[in-house]
Amino acid sequence: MLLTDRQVLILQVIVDDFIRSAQPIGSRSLSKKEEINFSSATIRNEMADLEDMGFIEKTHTSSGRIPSEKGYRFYVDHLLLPEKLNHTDMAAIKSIFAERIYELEKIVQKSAKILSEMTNYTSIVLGPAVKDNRLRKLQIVPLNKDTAIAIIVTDTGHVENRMFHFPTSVDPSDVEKMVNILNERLAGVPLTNLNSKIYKEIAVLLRHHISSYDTLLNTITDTLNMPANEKVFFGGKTNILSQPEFNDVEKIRSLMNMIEQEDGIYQLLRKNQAGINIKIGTENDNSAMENCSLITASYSMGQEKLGTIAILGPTRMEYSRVISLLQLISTDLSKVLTELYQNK
Amino acid sequence: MLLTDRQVLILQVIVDDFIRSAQPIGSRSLSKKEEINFSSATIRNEMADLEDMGFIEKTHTSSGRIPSEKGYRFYVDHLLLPEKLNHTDMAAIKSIFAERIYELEKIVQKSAKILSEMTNYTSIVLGPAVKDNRLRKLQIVPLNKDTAIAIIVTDTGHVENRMFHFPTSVDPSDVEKMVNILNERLAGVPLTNLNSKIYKEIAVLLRHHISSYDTLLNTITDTLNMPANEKVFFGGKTNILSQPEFNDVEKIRSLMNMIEQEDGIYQLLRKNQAGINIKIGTENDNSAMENCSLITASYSMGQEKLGTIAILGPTRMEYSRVISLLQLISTDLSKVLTELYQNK
DNA sequence: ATTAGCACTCGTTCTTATAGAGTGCTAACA
DNA sequence: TGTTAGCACTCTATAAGAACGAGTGCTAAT
Repeated sequence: MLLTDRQVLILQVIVDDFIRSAQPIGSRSLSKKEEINFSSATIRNEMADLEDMGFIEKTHTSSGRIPSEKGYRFYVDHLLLPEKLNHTDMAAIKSIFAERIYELEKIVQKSAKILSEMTNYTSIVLGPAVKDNRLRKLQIVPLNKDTAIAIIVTDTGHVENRMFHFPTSVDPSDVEKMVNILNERLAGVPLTNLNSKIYKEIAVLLRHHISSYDTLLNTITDTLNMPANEKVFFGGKTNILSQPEFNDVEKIRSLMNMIEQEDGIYQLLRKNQAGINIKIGTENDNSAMENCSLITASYSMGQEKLGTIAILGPTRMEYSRVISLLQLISTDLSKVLTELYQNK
Repeated sequence: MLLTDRQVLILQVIVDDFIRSAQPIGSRSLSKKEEINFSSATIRNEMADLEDMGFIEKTHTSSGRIPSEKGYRFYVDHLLLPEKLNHTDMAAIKSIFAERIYELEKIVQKSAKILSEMTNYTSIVLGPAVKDNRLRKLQIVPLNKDTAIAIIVTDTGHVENRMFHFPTSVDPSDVEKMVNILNERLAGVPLTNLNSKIYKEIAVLLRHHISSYDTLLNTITDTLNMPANEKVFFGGKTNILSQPEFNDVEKIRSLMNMIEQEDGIYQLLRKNQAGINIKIGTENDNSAMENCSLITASYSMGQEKLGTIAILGPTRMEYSRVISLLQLISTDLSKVLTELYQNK
């Protein structure tokens, strides 16, 4: 059941060629390739075997072969040689970090944009998970007598804000006192732990100092309870539409629909491990992704995994190139983020 | 050159029918309509005249007629009776404002979502122009020894933030002093005027109080110089793809491309007057919009125009319904926003 | 084990035929 | 003079058939 060297060679050439041309490959055109020194008849026999084993398939009875998902999987697992990136590519990636950008989100967004331009596929980036950030500062800015804005600044410079109403009975100076106490006690605490920490350790303290602390505290903890899912950024959303496999209106509709529905994308991306992940076609468990592959890479700050950067392309995508790009970009990104936020 | 009553009637029935069916309408099927009491031959004569005048056209020599842009224009200008919205629609719109949402942007986003769901077209909302807001509070939160975040809160509760670096030579207490002075002097000033006001009136004052005020001031004014274009929100981006006129991959591509490129959309929307605007097909001056109409309505806070809410659909869209919806939603939106932010 | 040869299959493209929807024009009618 | 019935004509959509070519699977020879 193992593939012979010759079968592997044929499979490799088929996948490589199909990735380039998007056309089924026949035995005759295969036999003309440089790498291949045996006749088309031999190739036909080998192809029949490869097809029996499920690595390639026909589009109709007398057509040439195209790789199956299993074929791509084998290709990705065993035949992939990391592509040497050329100077233009390297330069493009370096350019992401050339400008001095300080906001984490902006860097991440720019990465997505450049990546999509370089590959002509669609790039997706899962922004840093805010909930793991630590509180730097909480501020309350009153807007009018019963409305105020709570602003949270995290250690990575992320700013979240939410408007809230409070009972007019609350004394403004109480609010100020409360914010001061909270800031003293909560600086450096991860956002996810804020509320539990408030109730466990600080509620008692507050009760001593503040008269109507009950309603106020409830309002504020409600407010702090932010959804704070990772944000999803896209680059080149429509790029994938120019791939020849998407010349069918129905396919475009279902894919675009999925892309627009951020939740689906989020589910698709979040379950990936650290490092490079490759999901081919139905491996994505999503009917709209049947003809698509998703390659993801994680980026991190120091030891901590921050987010995911991904390329969405047709199953017939340039795996080698995309993987090299993602690898480079994710390590660079991690390096820059670590320098920028970690050691200061 | 004026249309006779009968020609108007025929034009109206053609447009109404085509909006429903998306099929060319022939003289015979027209003659069967209730409203129409003359023979198909008569109708053919009238249609020939309407075509000569440019109100309707044929898709090929022996096809039925469809409205031309001029036909739609006449329909919109003279034949449109405002549609009575039914209870379901009214309820859906009211539901936008049912929940207590406080953030302006959220309300606006929810409007876009509901609107697209009700119409099955794509909705676009131009968010409130931040640059016209007035400064409520400026805050600087230091992140580490040479990085800080400037946070601006406006009177409508909008929060803008930007990270910046400053020379390590700057004294932290100077920063604080400066922020205090700026807050005292700049509260209530429209964001667009911040910088000029700083240089005209406050620079002198600052020089007296702060040692290295030069670099610091430059950094801060740079930071305040935010782009602050109106934000663009979408609802149902892919809805329009399910319209039968978009069964062509090339059309989908060009339209999706335009939608993704926020700048184009922004240009399309911003030039509209207050009130309801209707742009049909090529009136939009955009090749991707050839088969689309754009209906916009402005919303405001008190007397001040804040933003635009729009529906993008095929030229064959339900003008009457969409206009009624937009009118209702924009007045409701204006009312709520005015109540929420103006008189407090 | 490999390969040349050949019959066969199927998609693509082009042509031809047919049905149907709709038009424009003419002539008759009220 | 405005309206209508009738008819020839046009064009699309659809189906069916023919020719072509790319490719296969199988057999027999090397």
